Amino acid sequence: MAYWLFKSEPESFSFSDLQSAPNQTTGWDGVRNYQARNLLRDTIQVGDQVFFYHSNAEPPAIVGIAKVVQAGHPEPSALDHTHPYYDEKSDPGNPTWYQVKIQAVKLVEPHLTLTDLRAVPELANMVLLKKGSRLSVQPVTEAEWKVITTLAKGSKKEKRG
DNA sequence: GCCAACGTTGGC
DNA sequence: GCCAACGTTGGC
Repeated sequence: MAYWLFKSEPESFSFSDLQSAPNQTTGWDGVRNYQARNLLRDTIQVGDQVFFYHSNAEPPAIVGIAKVVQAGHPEPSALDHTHPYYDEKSDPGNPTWYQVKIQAVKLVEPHLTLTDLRAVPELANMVLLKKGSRLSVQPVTEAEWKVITTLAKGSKKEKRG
């Protein structure tokens, strides 16, 4: 099992949008970057876990956890000429764009902001925190996953006490 | 709204 | 195949 971080602008699709979707599940469509596409198509597997990150948000933060419920398959939106994500250059017989399906697992409350994450020495090499990193589907190491989920539990405890 | 960093495009 | 120009991302 592997770990990932998916970025989304909350104005376009937020974690609460995922939670209110049928089965709390959605096809992760609209990815138009080849490096991210390759991960969606070739690498990400059912059962993998995903941090749901809000970019261009105030503040930018990890806001939830999701899991992969269907591995890579051709993205329907790219082949639907009525859809905003339609790509006329993609050949339906050999589609360019792929998606996976994810399902919400739980809210991360309070959110783990970018500032919170930068403050953690163990996360110094995280892809998200690298300067100029724009990849919208990115790998998370097991060590990073553990540190971050522990942070999430810790801050919950603090709030209670 | 600004702008640095990045990915893609297209002329040559 | 190089690289300048352009468009996009995304933090601030």
